[in-house]
Amino acid sequence: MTAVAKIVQASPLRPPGWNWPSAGDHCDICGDISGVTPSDLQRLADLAENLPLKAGGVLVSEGDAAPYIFNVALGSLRVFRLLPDGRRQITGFLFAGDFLGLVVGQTYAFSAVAMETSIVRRFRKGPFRQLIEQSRSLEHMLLHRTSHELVAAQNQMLLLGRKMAIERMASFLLDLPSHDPSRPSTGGLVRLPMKRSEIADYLGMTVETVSRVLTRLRAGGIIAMPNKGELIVEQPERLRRHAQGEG
Amino acid sequence: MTAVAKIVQASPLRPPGWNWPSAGDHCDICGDISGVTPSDLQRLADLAENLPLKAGGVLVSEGDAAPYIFNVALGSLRVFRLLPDGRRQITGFLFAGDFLGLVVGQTYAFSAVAMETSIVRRFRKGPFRQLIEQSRSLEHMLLHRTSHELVAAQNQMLLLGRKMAIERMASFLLDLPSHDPSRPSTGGLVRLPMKRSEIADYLGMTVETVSRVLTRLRAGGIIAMPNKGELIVEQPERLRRHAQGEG
DNA sequence: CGCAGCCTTGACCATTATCAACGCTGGTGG
DNA sequence: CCACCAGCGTTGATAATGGTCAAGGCTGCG
Repeated sequence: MTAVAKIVQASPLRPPGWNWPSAGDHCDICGDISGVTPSDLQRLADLAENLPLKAGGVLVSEGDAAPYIFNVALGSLRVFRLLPDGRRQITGFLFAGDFLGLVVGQTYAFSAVAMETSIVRRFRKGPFRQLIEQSRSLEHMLLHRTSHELVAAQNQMLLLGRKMAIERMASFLLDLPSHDPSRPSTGGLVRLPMKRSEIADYLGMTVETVSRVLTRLRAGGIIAMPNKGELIVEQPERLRRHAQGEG
Repeated sequence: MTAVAKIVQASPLRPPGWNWPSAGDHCDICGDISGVTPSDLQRLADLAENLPLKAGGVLVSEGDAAPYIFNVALGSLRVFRLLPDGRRQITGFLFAGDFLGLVVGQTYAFSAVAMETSIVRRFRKGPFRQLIEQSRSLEHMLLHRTSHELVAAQNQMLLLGRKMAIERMASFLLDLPSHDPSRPSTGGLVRLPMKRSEIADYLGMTVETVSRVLTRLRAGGIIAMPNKGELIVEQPERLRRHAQGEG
């Protein structure tokens, strides 16, 4: 067991089922060698510094100098950009295993804030870079992950540019579990660690519209909302049709 | 001079000023070694197969098997996704130097069509992958480019999710030249190889709105439209303010 | 010269934003 | 331990941005 895994196991909040990057799915470009080796994992772990964050805790702010690369160990964060007048677009939610700050540039082009109690591993770019130099598999993994993120981004552009409110919400509810490794997502249960305003700013809508759409979906028996922070997809097929604009 | 460069020089349509990936700007992650070596360039060139495309020529269709990776040598393409009912979101425009199809997956998640006479280099993934295995600098370059694309994607999410029509157009007109290497973009001149419907589908609007917004900008003396396919930014500062929602 | 595709403009309309009010809940302090 | 308050979520009424439908002009090509 690597030191990295130990860190996680030590956490009282999040026992099992954690997806470290080594979880290398098959990758077309990389072939099958994309799995990060245990020794790389070890070296990566040795480089890390752990940052605990409370809900609302700021990891980075747009415009900050960018000497770090981050990897979420536990919890969830929102990543967003702002317009001068305060309009906010959340460009993504980060869950355990996700990287942040890989992109080039002297300053971060975004802000990142914890949505719940979280732990983030921090790497100085210098040593991280050196490690990349030495490790073929690590760089593969990064390219792999960045590629996936790009596909997700294109998906989100389709959503923001062309989908109606209800279609956006449906797409969101279907996607969310696949990004959040903290629950096995059984029986259509979706964990919603974010508030309405965060969903709104992610989907390019207002809180009111988010609320109305959820009400409509609930009224239609497509979803149920047993309690705050959770939601159950009762009719996945109808939700899927909505997401594709066929509802 | 590499074989790749020769290919380009042979083209009557596009003599100089061409940005092959070796144009390695400084990269925070990669450090300074991100430049692709001449020998890598050579090997990449040897792998390439050239595809000429007419305006409207289809390079890939959403759902196609994805055995290739592409690199634009000349011209411009639109990359888009469709909803079942035909709604289209253009996720990006490609110009000389841009890569396509790097992302993982057995099938392409998008379509790509030439907007004007173009030449695209095609690589089989297998050999391309092998080359990546061997070349540190090449993989750096790919990670570098993908990272940049990701930043652009986040920018576009802000645009699609939170900007008004006029702000979208302003942002678009300011960005476009920086992606299109085919002209030095002197004196505010912007080349517009795409039609109104393509701009609309890129910005998440309708042709009518695109037209109206351009008319408004022209009426305000911010831009001029001397002839089809070209546009002049007369007041870059005001355009910039519009793009940031401060207009 | 004529037609097809593209662009522009106008009138009207719909989706969603805005403004407003109210209920719920969890945390804090009396 | 209870009461209050702030923040969050929901719902309703109204408004506005941008979409839809329609018509006409321009241009380039056969």
